[in-house]
Amino acid sequence: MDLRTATEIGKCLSNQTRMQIMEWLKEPAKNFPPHETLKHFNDGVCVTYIQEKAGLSQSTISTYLTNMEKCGLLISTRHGKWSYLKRNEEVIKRFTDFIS
Amino acid sequence: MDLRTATEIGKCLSNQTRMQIMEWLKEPAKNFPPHETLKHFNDGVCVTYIQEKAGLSQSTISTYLTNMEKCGLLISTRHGKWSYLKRNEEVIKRFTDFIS
DNA sequence: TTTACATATCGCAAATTATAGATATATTTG
DNA sequence: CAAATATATCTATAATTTGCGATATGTAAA
Repeated sequence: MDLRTATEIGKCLSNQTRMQIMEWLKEPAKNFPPHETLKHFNDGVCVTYIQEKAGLSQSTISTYLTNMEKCGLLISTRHGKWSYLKRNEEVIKRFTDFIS
Repeated sequence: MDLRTATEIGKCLSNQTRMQIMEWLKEPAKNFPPHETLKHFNDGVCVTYIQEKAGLSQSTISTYLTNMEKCGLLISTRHGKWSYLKRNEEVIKRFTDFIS
């Protein structure tokens, strides 16, 4: 991982809501209600659930999640009209290795 | 580590210069000239050397380093008129464990 | 093919952060 | 004690980020 990428990830982790989302996504089943259409959390959690739990506006959370995906922290998968977000453990590992 | 502390550390790592300082401090002898009075890097690197290498003003770097110490990322030790900064590996470990 | 729903993007005002110069404080040295 | 040096703090302005409402886009259902 290079300095620029690591700093972009640092920016995502410089806000309490975003840091909290990273924590919540460690245990989707514990932190979110079950998905009604998809019966699993294999691809993570849908944007709406994250937004409701965070308590910020839809546009704000959408922007957060988009940026977190752009820097590699999250992986986004679309199923129908829903987007699901999960942690990208490989990138997280590269980041923690970089700063350690 | 709690969410608030982790986010404070995230803020320190959200700026390229500060991230770079963390990297430089991994290998003081490789990245900085030897100290003329102190003959070692046991307590890290003096503020002046970090400031010169970063190329920002003395006040800016001093503020950076103070904040990095406050959130636990760095340990500051004074020897005479110089302050030396080194990485706080224990806190860094707690941070990487938190986000992993 | 409308309509409804889920998510993304745009544009803006408010809050926060970045950064520097001036100044203060601490420490050593003459 | 006075001067010199290293670092810290204060104040101010520029730049960035936050977070929202409005609007656009994508997708499925009626």
